[in-house]
Amino acid sequence: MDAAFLSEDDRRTIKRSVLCSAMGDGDFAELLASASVRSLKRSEYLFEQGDPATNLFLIVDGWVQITRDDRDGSHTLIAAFHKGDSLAESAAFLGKVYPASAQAMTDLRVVAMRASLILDIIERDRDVLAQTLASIYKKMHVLVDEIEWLKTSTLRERLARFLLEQTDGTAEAVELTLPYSKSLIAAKLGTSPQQLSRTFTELQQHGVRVKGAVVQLDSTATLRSLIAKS
Amino acid sequence: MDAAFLSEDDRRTIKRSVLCSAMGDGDFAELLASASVRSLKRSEYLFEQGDPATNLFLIVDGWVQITRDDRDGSHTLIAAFHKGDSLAESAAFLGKVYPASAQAMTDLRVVAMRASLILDIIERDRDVLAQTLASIYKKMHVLVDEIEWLKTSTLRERLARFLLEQTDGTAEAVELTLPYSKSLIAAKLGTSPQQLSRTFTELQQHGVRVKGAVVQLDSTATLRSLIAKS
DNA sequence: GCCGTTTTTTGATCTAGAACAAGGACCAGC
DNA sequence: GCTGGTCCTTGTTCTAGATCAAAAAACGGC
Repeated sequence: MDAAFLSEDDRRTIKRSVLCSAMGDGDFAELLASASVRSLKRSEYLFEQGDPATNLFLIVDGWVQITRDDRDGSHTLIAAFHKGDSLAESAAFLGKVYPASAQAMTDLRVVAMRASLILDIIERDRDVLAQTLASIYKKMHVLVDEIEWLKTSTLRERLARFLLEQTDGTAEAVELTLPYSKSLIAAKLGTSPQQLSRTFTELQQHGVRVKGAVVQLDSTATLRSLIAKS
Repeated sequence: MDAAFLSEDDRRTIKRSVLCSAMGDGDFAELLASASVRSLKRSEYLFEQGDPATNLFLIVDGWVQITRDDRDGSHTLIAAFHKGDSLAESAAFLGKVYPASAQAMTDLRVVAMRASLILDIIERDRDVLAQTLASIYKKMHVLVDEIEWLKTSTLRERLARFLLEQTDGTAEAVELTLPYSKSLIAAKLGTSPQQLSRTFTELQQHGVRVKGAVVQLDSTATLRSLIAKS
């Protein structure tokens, strides 16, 4: 887990996050100055259940899985996060311990920010406070809409959407590497590995070629049209 | 829409809400002192799309539906809220206009709180700020879990849960009146009226008797056992 | 390269719920 | 009381996806 630097693009990702979007440029620079960038190899732990929580994290690139380690030694997958998501907010704001572990599922870059500094910045400017609260609530509504969509969408649609999320949305034909095993993707999409496999086969008709963990999308536009509804 | 007073129980409901749970007793008393209680009859509007948003609302009793009024005159149901939920947070914190309308689906009591006063209270005490942020994030995780549960549960489970939500969770046998039309309940549960009707029939085996909008639950424990999973 | 383990794919069957259709109940106005 | 509208229920058919089972790839260690 070594230090690294931030590209201009990374900064934009961070600035767009819920907690930073309300800050002015000065505040944001101050926050970044004291933040540290961490690079992790796949399967390293970012933090473990029970560690004291002083930092919260923002993912710049890669995937993180959150698991709860039960007393009986089994690990339960709680959630998976990627680029632009933040982690461990409530534990960090309260200064408690992390209630679950976070492990890199891919090579990973995150920014670690001191929760106390974020609180300082928010506290000293009423506009920042108002906008931060507003943007968290907005995020909440977006999340609800999103998951609501999951309820009514078919597996084909969900998979198409998942694949599109892995691209940066510009190119028409893309080759990408799946961020983690197909069984996990199945879990994330709320289905079984079998069903996922069938659905990949089905998507071949729409220009999706799969070879191991490498997926070729011939036409992102076609995929997008599979989703467009609501 | 006339003024009314708050019972001890109402106060508890409010205090447990996300935005108030972090406050000290003094702050909470101050907030309540300036808050107004509004009673609405079924189908009255609490606010309408486009009204300037200075207040946010906390439901003390009853149901509210949020609808977006499209330019073509149609109303789209966005969400439905009940006891303990708060409404219109982001619009109020930003001092914008309400982006949708809120209408009472039942006789309704809400508390209207000035967003600016809430900001004052949060701003002047760092602990309140930290705990408020933490509790909003916690709420977000709960919400996500809940909706995630919806994805994997059957309609029978969802309906059982919905019925239990209408009770106060104490008595074993209850008679309740459905808060709104069955078609709307169907929509809220993510299904069609037909399917809902069948499922009600199916639940007769588990001590649920339906007569119009009146439902008798013979055994809440039985219903609870239908849900218990995960 | 070979072997055991894990992951993925394919096959076949079964079920919840969607979709289409039509009958019945309730209500308001006349 | 009759009549037209709305809401609810019942009947039937059809499909996405779950589930059980097993073959086939991929992977890590030696």
